Amino acid sequence: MLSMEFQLTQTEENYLKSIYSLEISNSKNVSTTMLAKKMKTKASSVTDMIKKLADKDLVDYEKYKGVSLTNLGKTNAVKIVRKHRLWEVFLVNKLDYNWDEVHEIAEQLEHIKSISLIDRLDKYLEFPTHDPHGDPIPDKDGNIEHHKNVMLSSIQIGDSCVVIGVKDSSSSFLKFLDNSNIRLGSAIKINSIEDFDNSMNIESNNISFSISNQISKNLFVKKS
Amino acid sequence: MLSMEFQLTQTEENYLKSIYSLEISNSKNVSTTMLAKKMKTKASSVTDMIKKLADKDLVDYEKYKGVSLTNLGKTNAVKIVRKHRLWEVFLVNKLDYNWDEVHEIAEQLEHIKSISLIDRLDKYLEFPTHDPHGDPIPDKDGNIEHHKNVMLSSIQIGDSCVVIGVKDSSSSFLKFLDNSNIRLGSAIKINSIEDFDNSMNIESNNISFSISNQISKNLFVKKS
DNA sequence: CATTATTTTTAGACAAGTTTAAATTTTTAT
DNA sequence: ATAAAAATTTAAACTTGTCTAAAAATAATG
Ligand SMILES: [Mn+2]
Ligand SMILES: [Mn+2]
Ligand SMILES: [Mn+2]
Ligand SMILES: [Mn+2]
Repeated sequence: MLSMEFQLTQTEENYLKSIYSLEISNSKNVSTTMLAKKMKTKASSVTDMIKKLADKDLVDYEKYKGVSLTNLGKTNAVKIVRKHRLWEVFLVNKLDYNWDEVHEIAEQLEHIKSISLIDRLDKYLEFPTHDPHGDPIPDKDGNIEHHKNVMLSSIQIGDSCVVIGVKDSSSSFLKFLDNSNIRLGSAIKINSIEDFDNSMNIESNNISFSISNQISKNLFVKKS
Repeated sequence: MLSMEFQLTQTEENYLKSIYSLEISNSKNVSTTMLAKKMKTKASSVTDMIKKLADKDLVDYEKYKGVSLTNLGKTNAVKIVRKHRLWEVFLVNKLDYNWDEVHEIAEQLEHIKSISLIDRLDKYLEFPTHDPHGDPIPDKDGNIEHHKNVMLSSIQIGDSCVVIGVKDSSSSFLKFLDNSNIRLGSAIKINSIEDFDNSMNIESNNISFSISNQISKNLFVKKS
């Protein structure tokens, strides 16, 4: 109703997106320090920005108690997530980028302002439901699938599953997966789990090999 | 050889692009006032920015004498022009935008920083030579075709020509052309020219009609 | 509970880009 | 050539987002 069509700066958008993702993984209020680490800035800068976001009714903020997104803030955060993920799909599907190369560029593209652009891109890409890392893409109205986030590390010995996403999207992790021939859709069977370090011996593409707990905790899977 | 890989801000890039286009249409040094009008800012702001660009060796500047791009400045300006025009091609050819809708969006997209992105886009678009408004697209190495810019207003009675570009890219002008069924590639024959106001009676698509001198001065053509 | 340790906020400062108002310089006109 | 007009630059101030250093509040430890 009172959709004041106010413009967000790139920085404000990045803060909202960070708060959004921290809220999802932490459930409780987002602390100044957590945000500072995520935004690679100082706690004092975060405090200043939080006040500004609170003034614009994008976050609820009480001194020393951290922040949480308001409905307005969440709506905006989801819009940016949608843009980010659709641009990633474009870069991988159309421009032949590898999935480990697109994050930085999408980080910039997500801030392009246009009422029509992202929906046209969505159509052009034939309405993809997930980005190259398996993350769900919010629809035009901001609806987003919340997958249960089953980690490979929680799968039992003898069970099989399919890789549906990565938690860590760092280039080094994705390149490791490339080298191990693990990609979205890959079937994995758990042969054994080492008591000492929780490393797993798995079978994928008819090849057996070991992966550390670090690895298995960053792969999202679906039992099959 | 001393390619100092220094980052330009969006604002600096926009200034360079404006200076570049003003240099082309004016030949002599670009004045503070001209730049201020083009950048929709104040002369005092321009003076400040000019000093910064001069410090970075992007422009030659002498107080009260205006600016001109250095080789370094021109190289950078052409890079931004290349990005702008390739993104415009993408928006029109792939996302089905009309040629009057793309300028604002390309104005933002031209600032995306990536070493590989624009060359991949170029390839994806199959190396277009001109943007949707008929402007030449600089190649990877910064080479750019300099068309002679023959205006329709300079064509003689009885002669025929083909529209190859527009000088004014404003939405209102482009929409007028759409309504008159004039587009890039349209053949035009000059039937007569009115002495009083230099309006032209032309024939296009087997239809005869009049256009003002304002219109004919903003259409680039090639004699046929 | 009292005392550290940690987190968070405040205060003051800085860089980028902008504005208005005043001072200079250049150009134009008489 | 002198005076008026126009263009340009300088000065001072404002905004956004950042930082460091110091103060205040909260959390952790004995
Ligand atoms: Mn971003
Ligand atoms: Mn992603
Ligand atoms: Mn621009
Ligand atoms: Mn164009």
